[in-house]
Amino acid sequence: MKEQIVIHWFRQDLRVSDNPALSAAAQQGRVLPIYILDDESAQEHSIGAASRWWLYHSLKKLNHHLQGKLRFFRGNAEQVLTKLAIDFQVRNIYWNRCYEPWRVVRDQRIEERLADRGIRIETHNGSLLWEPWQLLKSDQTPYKVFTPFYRKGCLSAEAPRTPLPEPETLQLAQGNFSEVPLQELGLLPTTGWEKSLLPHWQIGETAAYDRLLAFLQKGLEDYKEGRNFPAKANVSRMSPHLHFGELSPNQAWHAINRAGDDSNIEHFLSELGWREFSYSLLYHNPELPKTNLQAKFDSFPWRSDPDALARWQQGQTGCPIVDAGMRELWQTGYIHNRVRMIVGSFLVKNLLLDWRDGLAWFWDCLVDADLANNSASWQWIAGCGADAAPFFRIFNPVTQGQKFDSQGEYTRHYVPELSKLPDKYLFCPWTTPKSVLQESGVMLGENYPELMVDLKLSRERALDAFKALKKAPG
DNA sequence: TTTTGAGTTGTTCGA
DNA sequence: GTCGAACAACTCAAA
Repeated sequence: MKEQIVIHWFRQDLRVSDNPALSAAAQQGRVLPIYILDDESAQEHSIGAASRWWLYHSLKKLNHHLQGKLRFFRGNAEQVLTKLAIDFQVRNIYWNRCYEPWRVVRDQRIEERLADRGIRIETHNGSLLWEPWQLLKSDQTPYKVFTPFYRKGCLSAEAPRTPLPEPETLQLAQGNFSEVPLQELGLLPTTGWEKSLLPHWQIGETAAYDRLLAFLQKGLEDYKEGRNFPAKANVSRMSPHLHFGELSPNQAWHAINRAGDDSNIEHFLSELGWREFSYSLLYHNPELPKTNLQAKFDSFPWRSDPDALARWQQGQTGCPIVDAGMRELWQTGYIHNRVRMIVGSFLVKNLLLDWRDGLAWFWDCLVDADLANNSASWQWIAGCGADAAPFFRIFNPVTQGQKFDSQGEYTRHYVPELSKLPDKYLFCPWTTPKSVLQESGVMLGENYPELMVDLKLSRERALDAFKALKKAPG
């Protein structure tokens, strides 16, 4: 019986420990570990450029961990699996469940088609602490507000599964499976842009666990406060690891939980709760990446202004903290959480551009681009989402900079042309006296842009647009 | 069915 | 400089 080949299909679970489907497969027979790059099924949600770069390195590490026996395929997953199953008389296929709507549809279909051929599919939960269909209100409908979702839904449900060890005996299948080499999946960009990402990240399962340990030692102690300051090292930076499943949320949850019971720990656990909430929203609202959760926003008068969008994307808005964030994104594939809110608020409220434009740019540039988190968060900042920020809550990027980057370390790092400006003026060069600008070597409109939109007026414009919305029928 | 209390992350203004 | 209130009502969750 041990001689039979079973397939473990790696997807968003690029790790060997705490991998429930892989552990189950290992008990069943010789495991053929595969990865399929299925852009055909993903269509408009196919993986963005920065994430592809991450994926390449993550797969490389995983393959190494599996003694080079991970097999790569490209194309329609149903066809790949069907062919493999026939060619090698595979009777059992294992995978950990995914929750993006296009994957749910695809996987369901694969399951049915393969069942018709007598092939057994076994799926496990390797990506979420709780299944989205289990966390329902007493009337059996999904939550729309975070706090009750987390308190009544998550915390009063069964505790998350404790992490599994690596499978004790993992026999890997050998043979010619007509796969393509990793290099030929076309994951790496050809422009050299990715070179700036490299120094900021350690990729793969081992690195992910190291990151968790480093956060436990250095970040957690002052997490609740420190997480707001982009120059501090209090955020976990685990998001890309969690997205690709190099680390499971269970491993994070239990490691953090073991660290004690203070408010920093509670706060971090609730952030994992937000991840669950985003997945629940996406699972129960498959249109979340495209459609306003609050239908009244469907008539919102977003502006169309490609030049303004380009300036935001390039970090050339003339608003220092915004430009710092957008350049951090471009250079590192990541933005600190608070700065994500600042740049998001600026795009949606000050520039009055569609949140979907922001979402698309983030999707391409973030190494942690995640359909659930990205969609839910953009809808939140735009005010059209679940439990969203009230419309009058518009971030003032000057105040935010002064408050959360008061020494200017973060902003000066990413906007070096302003590095000599005194703290007092760093976040508002447009109000800086000419003499100070001159001493600091700043020439507005020449080596740093003029502010592209008046903050006060654009704030009022946004408030008016939101007010008008309420009066609109429907 | 009705009622009640509550709701991630802010800003501005005036005392 | 600091502090509290106003901002605007609405939807959600649960009793």
